[in-house]
Amino acid sequence: MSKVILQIDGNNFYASCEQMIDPSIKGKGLVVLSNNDGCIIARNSEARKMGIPMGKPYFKLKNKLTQLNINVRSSNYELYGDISNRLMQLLRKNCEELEIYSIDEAFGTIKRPKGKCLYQWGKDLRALVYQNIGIPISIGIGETKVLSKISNHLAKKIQSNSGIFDIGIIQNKDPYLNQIKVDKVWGIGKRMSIWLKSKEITNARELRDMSSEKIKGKYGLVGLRIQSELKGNLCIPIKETTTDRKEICVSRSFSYPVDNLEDLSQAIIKYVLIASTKLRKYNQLSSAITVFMNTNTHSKDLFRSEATGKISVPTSNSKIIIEKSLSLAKEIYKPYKNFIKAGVILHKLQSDQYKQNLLFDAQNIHEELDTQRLDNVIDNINSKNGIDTINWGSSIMKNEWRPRREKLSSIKTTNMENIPIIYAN
DNA sequence: TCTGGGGTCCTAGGACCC
DNA sequence: TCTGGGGTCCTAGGACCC
Repeated sequence: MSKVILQIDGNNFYASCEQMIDPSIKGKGLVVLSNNDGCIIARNSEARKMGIPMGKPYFKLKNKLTQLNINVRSSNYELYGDISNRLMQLLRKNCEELEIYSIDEAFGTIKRPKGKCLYQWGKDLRALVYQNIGIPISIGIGETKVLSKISNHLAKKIQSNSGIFDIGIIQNKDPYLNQIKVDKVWGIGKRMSIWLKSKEITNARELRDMSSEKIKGKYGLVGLRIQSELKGNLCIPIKETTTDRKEICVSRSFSYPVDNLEDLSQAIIKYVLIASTKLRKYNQLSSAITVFMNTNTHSKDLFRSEATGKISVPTSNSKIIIEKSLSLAKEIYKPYKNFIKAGVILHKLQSDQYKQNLLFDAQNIHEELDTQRLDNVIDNINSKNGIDTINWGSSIMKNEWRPRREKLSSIKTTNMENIPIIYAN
């Protein structure tokens, strides 16, 4: 028995979630838009076949989508998050270890009985997920994360694989690695692939076989690790714990440019509240915050401004973080600029189990206990009744520039009001 | 008119220490 | 006049990921 790495992801995840709650759109073209209805970030296979590209601005394709009768949805992260949780729970039951890598993707491990292909095992898991969650998945199996990613790619690419591929059982991987373009290898991005191509390395096999010295000289450990994983040596371990995140970032584009500090401050407060709620959910504290704002990034006179401030005692308290962030916002704000985006980042996160207070600061501790209670009450009410049931008065966003979500589906899995009604005769 | 958002890891370089 | 060198910690920025 040897350990193998699995890489499992939901096919066209956001589009599949939308189709699952609204079966009437099945078989027809569908795209899902990013926040603010900006870009196309997911599409089903029908839309792909009709030539709709990923990542392109919605406004440029709006007419084409109408002509082709393709359904459009604003992104509904509450829905996708809920489906994701169900998926991960089911996967956890069926793997030995599980690392949740993103909303629609996980790495897992299982043991391989000596010499046995795991295709059938994958097929059974895929059927189980479809039956219980209603979402199609793909499964790649290999010796390392990089190889299991390639395996998943092949699972999707070769129709007859039906969404499952086990490259780990194959002795001579060359014919498969030859098919994988170098920029499709996990960890090789735009910059690295340009350099690799200049060295005449165009596919995964050539990357595996190139001089290690060369790649180390240019990209150090990072490059070396990718190459070693391609050779079958496990270098990037499975990380099961996911709660100890290192930073939390919340940012949004506005639907209209904002040029005054008052509106910007309201947005910042809103973002801090989202971020600090997350912080408390993960039982973490932060001791540094960055506030940033920028004008249109596609314009020649882009203006971007940011500042970071420290918080003397690590905290998860909304009020303290709001106060700090507002003073930072005031510092970096410039009049006569049309800001289209702002955000906050909480850094230096630590577990709240090891909290240290300043010495001789009893007054402060009492005040903080009070505000902590307030945070907890707000969190509880909002988690039961939906985000924004109760919130800080100053965070109410003016409707004019609140991000657009014009094509939002309902949240049929998490909100009682949206539960579908079925009439029986 | 309209172009997303949230993360991680690594490295180089500065500050500081002995 | 001479002006080391190694270690650690922190930060900003690059590159990449979904």
